[in-house]
Amino acid sequence: MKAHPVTIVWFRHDLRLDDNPALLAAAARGVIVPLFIFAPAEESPWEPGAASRWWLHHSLEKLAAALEKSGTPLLLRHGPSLDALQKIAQQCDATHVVWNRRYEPAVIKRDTLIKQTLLASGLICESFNGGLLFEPTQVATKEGKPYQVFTPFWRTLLKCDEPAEPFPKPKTLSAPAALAAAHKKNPTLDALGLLPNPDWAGRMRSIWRPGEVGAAARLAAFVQKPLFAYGNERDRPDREGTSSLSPHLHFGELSPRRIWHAVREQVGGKPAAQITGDAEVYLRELGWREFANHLLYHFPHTAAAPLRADYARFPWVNDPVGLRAWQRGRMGFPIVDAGMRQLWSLGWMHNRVRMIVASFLVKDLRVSWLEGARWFWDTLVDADLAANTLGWQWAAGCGADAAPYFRIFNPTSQGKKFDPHGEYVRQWVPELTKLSAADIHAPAESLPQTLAAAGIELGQDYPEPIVDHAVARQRALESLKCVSNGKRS
DNA sequence: TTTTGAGTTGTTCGA
DNA sequence: GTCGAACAACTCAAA
Repeated sequence: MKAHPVTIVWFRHDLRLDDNPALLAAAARGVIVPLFIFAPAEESPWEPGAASRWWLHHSLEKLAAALEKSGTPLLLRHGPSLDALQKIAQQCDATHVVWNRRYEPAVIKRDTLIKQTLLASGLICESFNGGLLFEPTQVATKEGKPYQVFTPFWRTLLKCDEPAEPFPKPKTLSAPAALAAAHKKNPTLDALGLLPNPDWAGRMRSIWRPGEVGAAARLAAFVQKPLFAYGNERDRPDREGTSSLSPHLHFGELSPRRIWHAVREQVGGKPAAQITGDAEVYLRELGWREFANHLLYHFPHTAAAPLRADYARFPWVNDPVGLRAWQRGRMGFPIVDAGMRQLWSLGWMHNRVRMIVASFLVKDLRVSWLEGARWFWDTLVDADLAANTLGWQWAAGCGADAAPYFRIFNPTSQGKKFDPHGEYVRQWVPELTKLSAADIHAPAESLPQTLAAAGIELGQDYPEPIVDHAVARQRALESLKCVSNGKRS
């Protein structure tokens, strides 16, 4: 090895300085060359969507500023990743390359190849776990197999040692002389073309604060108060009862270990297995994130195909008009339309409403879950392949749980139950503002004079329901019967 | 190997 | 209005 080690820190979905094992290892060894490579084609067919790219732009901006301040400016390059890594290694005379692992099938494949090639060329490569509480292989059944049901997965996870304590930020960072010259060759951030044109991100800017500082602030605010009412409030789309940490987690602006231990500390530092109530409900959500990654890792085909193979027989309907209306929030079911419009506007949708709109697309319209997954992928700032796949397959009933097939959400009763005053609907479907809480979730069932008084002509100001839910429900049950009948024959 | 208990998030119907 | 039962059958995980 050369006398002075120079380590390339390849940033990916770990856009932070705090609790960053790859960065810390590099800094401990000597000088570092921080690098981000934009190579969307390498993640095909799940290249980052429009909302994700918007987030990524701002997150990179923040990371670059933080690194600049530390005297180690961030290098920015276009893919292919291997070419960029080799070139930078040569220019900066690097001896090591480090990164924190990602677990999407296409990325694993790419990283494996890159690692082999770099090793063969004499570079030392090290990868770290910076994105999960445990590696996807660490939690396994007694037979050593992957879990396919959440609850036993979670019990086993809790029996493991606590996830490692988060690492601090490196105290100091220093760069090799060659970094300055390489940095001069950076394209501008704008040149990556991540920002939308025309600019539709106005509402997103108003509520999100991408970057490590924004993530830490959001976590601090969450564990201060909403955490202690999480169990019930998380189901209320009209309130701010969720953590809203998902986009920060996806881009690694915040580590799950940092969240885990912040929650534990907030309830007195007990072992996680002894935590009950609201904090436990929230920790379970981190457990679901782990489970989603566990599943995608062990069943990599599920991003595109159902985990339960018999569902390949489900008679999905090709309905571009219905799909389009769903995407635009014009279904005539207020809670569904509100959710879809919130998504379009903020790049985010409340979790309870995600389940409702997903059930509606998949069960009422019988449009394939993959169409829904693709739309979410493009529009969510927190679009995450593992979570998106799990969520959609769960909604479609073809995923990793044997939930009863007859679980079909009723959009009207869900609306009444979880948005009891209609405030969520009023916020996102302003044409219904004047309807009372009693009428707002089912305008088509309201009396003509009620609608008239609210200034609504159905079909004109607000759509007629696209389906009769009771009929659509029966149709879905029939179609689902095909799946199990087909199996028996 | 076989058996057994259990499985995120629901809806509808009828007493 | 409230409450419990029915809605099927299957797969998973562990004993």
